[in-house]
Amino acid sequence: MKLATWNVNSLGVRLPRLLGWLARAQPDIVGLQETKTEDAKFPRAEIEQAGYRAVFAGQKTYNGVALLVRDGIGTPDDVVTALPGFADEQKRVLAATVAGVRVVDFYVPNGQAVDSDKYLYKLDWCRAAGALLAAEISRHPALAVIGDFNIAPEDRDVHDPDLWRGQVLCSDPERAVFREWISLGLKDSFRLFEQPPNTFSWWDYRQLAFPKNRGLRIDHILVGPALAGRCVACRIDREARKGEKPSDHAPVVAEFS
DNA sequence: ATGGCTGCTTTGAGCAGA
Repeated sequence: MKLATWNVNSLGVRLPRLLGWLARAQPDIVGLQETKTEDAKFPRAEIEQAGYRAVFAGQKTYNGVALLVRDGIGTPDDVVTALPGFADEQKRVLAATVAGVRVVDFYVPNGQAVDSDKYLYKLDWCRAAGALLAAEISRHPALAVIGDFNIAPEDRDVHDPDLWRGQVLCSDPERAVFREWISLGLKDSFRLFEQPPNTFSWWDYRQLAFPKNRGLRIDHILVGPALAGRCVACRIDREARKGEKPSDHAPVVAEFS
């Protein structure tokens, strides 16, 4: 089974690229973030034509998440589209059970800057998200938490750690959140394997950040105990960041036996 | 390669992303 996450930065703009990538990479389950598409305008027909069933929770302009499930894999069940007890207009959560795997797809708030209201919102959101994860893992050992976490967990996930130190995406409270989620019994699937140094999942559109590989690793696939033992690979598909009209994020793909 | 981001919005300057 292949499980993937990709912040597409607008499904409207990225749909052709997404369809091409699905055909090439053949993932079984894909979590998308930043679809920026309200549900009534979700391109369900195109996705189904490509051989995937979709569930989604979107809104106009910002945010929006979706789960794509390849035909024959299973039916998304027990769908959740919000954090319990956390009133929020922003569509950032989509959980579903597929083929015995509980998949939680997050678009964690960006936080903008550590002295901003958006950063406080990010930390509040993460507290509520952590409570959801604690409940989910107690019910589902085969839990996968995937998405754009907007957190670079360690200095080795940052092209220039000194430049980014204490900044949003790298600040100590954000990294503490990541460790708390790990401490629930999750593994960072990317770190289960030897990886090339300076492997990132996001590069700024500006200042030639991608060709210079000035990126961050902020997109993740965390796996519970029942999946960690079956995980045989995790990689970031850098190729998908190349060419015309790329997303600023690359997909992350984990494989399971 | 002497450049300098992209996508969205009550279409156009401003916001947001990270």
